Amino acid sequence: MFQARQARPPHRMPMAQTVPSTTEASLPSGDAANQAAPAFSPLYQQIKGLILQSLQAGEWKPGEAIPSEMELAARYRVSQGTVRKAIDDLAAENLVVRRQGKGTFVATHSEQHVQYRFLKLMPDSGDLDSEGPAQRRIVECRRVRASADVARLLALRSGDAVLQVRRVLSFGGVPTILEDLWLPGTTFKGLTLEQMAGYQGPTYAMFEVEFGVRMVRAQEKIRAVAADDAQAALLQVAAQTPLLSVERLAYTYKDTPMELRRGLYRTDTHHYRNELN
Amino acid sequence: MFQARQARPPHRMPMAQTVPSTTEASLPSGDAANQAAPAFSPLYQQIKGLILQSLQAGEWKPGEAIPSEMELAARYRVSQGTVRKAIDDLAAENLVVRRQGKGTFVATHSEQHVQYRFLKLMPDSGDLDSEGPAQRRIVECRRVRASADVARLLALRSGDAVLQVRRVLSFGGVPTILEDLWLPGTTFKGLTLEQMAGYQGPTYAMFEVEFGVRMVRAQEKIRAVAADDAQAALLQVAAQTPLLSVERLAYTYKDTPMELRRGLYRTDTHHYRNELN
DNA sequence: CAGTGGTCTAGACCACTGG
DNA sequence: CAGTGGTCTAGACCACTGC
Repeated sequence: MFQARQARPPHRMPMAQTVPSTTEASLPSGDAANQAAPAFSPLYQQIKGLILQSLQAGEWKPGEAIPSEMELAARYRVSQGTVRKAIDDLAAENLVVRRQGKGTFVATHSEQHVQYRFLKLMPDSGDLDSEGPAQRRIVECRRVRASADVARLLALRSGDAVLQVRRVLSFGGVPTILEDLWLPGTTFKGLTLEQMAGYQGPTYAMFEVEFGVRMVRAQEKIRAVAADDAQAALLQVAAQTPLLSVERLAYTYKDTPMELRRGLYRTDTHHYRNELN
Repeated sequence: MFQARQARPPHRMPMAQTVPSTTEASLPSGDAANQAAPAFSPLYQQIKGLILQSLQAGEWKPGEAIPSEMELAARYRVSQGTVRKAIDDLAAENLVVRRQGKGTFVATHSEQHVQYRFLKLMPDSGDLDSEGPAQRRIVECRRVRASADVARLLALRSGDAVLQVRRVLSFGGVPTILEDLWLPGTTFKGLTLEQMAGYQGPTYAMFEVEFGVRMVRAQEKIRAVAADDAQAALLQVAAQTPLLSVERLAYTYKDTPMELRRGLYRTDTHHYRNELN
């Protein structure tokens, strides 16, 4: 049992979170002059940060259950309600999934009822499921040196090793997406074309299993572009066909960028769907 | 969504308090005759529904404060915590805004720190604020009969009166968005070109003030298209330039569609930004 | 049946806002 | 200063899951 916090006095706690050694804390003595440091956060946010650390450290694997609320409350010496609020936050960010009667589970890109969590392309009629799984054709997979642009976005240095993958995704036999992926070479060392092609299920699920990399959020920049000859050939459309250019930067924990992706989407039979709230 | 489990003794409602000030509490007598809605849902969701009704009925106007949590708890005869959870939900859906020390306010498209809540187009460098407000040029504003497509999306009948507005939005003097709007003729009766052009601030804010219509959420379908001659002229680009086609259906309360909008975005200096979680 | 997350309550105190 | 939302606790009970 690892202890990350000391016994909790009934008054506000500063931001310091480690310091496990001492077990007894000051009793509800008069709160001293603690106004000097304005940096403190609610207890439940500190707990959230601690759980986040464990997630990031891989203490619980994707798909596994994390300890129950009661256990976590005991570990952190807080009430169940405080742990609950921390987990509520994590669940709202899709980092964990709550299942009543069963437990709270580390989110995963596998076995998710929505198979492609980050793919917003939908057929104009029906949904993605109606088309069955996408067919993948890996056009190439090679080790290159990061260009200035790629390096900047992936927080690398120009010239660092990067894995570049080009592939075509087809739905119902129709090539629909042409994608280029750039992955940090050190983290994805050993990634092969066969791995990219052979894995059943979402690519991000493969990343979890093979490389321990969990994509947590992403940001997309979307533009309309005209297909050049090479792109048109791969997507089997006429040159100059308008295509959706989707540049995605995907992040793991701690806002670390881990994948750059540039997709070209055909939008004659599909569309990019977005919900605004 | 309001479906609850069955095959269990209907002993919901631990304290049998279903009612605000106006209605009588009916105990589960078992006959479905006077049960319009089953309503087996947690108390806080029922409270949320009641608050939603008041919002929809206009009991509190956009920008105004709703009663404090204590007041609402008293009104609905529940604890403050239950009201809090209901309001948490509403705040998560951007229907209300909480401000510590001040109160909870009905969300509005005016005076929002993000001026254009639904507009995801961003300049490639900087943000929307750096460009100042958009310049609006209303190309036309006329009363037409709804086509089959428009009628279907707006839940009207073909041939119903619809207001159609075409306009061009420019940023820094550069025409960037060409938009067509379709609005139900009955709700927006009296809408004039001058109103569309003259109002300072977001169009949705004008809808709130002038027509009591509050857009709550929206759904967009995005495609890449080529500009035809007329569109190219209005956007001052070459014909066949790839443009982002953004079809938006905006909803008020109760998932009622209230506006259809089709925008053509230039993406040479701007991009559509989307955050994925 | 025990264990889990989900709901609800009551009360305390904290942080922020404004008169 | 009073009033607001925000945090935290403790305990009770409910609904769901699986053994």
